[in-house]
Amino acid sequence: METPRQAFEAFLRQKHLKLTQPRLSVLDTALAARRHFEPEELVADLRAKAVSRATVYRTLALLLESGLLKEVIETNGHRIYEPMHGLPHHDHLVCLECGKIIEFVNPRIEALQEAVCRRFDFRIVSHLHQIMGYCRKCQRKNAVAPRRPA
Amino acid sequence: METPRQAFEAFLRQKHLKLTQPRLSVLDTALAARRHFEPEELVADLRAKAVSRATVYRTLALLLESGLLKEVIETNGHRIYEPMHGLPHHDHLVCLECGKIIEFVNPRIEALQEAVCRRFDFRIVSHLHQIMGYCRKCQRKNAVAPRRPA
DNA sequence: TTGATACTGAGACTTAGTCTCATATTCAAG
DNA sequence: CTTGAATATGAGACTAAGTCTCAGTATCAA
Repeated sequence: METPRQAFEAFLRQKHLKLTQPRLSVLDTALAARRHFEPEELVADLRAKAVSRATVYRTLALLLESGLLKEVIETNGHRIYEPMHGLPHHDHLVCLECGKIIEFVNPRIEALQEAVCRRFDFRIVSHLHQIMGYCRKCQRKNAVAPRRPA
Repeated sequence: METPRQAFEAFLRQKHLKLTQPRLSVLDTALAARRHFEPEELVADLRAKAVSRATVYRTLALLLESGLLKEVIETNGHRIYEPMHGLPHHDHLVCLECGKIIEFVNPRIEALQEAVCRRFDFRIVSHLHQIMGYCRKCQRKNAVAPRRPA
């Protein structure tokens, strides 16, 4: 099976782009990163390897375009990405208090979604399905120590 | 039935906040706006009425909190809001080419979503469900004049 | 009417991201 | 190997969207 690195090489070659050291650093770091990350975290991680902010963002765009990475959440002006390798398609629950992200898979939702697109003659490229609320732990916390009244 | 203005007044009173002229201007403009808008459009519209950017954003937060407005889409770092009055809950298809927004209602998706939350013991507050792709018109346009090869 | 409380605009500040440009790397052809 | 045209790079200027501060102003309950 094709490794992410091989896939990236193929993608670059096919677009007549070059396989450079900074690009490889971004690839490695992005795929090794904790499962969900924001661009600026990547920028911070890569400063150690002397990769500039500009290059991180430029490479991020390539990884997105090549399908190795996916933007999965966007809240409050923050974009969150995750590597595509391995896991089946899924969506996310986002805890508004602790930021925890829970992944869930639901083929029936996907199927209904596709039916909607067919109905509108809409060619789907991607989708963002995120549910915001409070995870079990934070619900409990709030029950014990509710925000004190103004 | 309660008008948006009455709802807003009640909301403010209950929080010991004041009903001011700038706030009313923001309310009116936000509700009268084209169905979907970005904060900066509101800022521009309200400059004529001498309402500052800071006040627009501050009031936007209140309108969101009071439920009169809802954030419905977030793409590319742009937040899009819409007034809540009138329409039943719905989600959105967003055309990546022309920016067109199509609304769709699908109770079965909503039901499945709630089931997911129950399974994870997650207290849902809101959700963002947007499908990105190409609308009928833009698909046709691209078929006629495809992007020329590099 | 009044004064405590809350609100306001101006503009400084922040954060995330993009752009430019002079210099450095890559890689296909020789 | 070399080489050189094409592409990539880092530094840092720039932008856009939003937040914050603060001195002066408006609101509203008593």
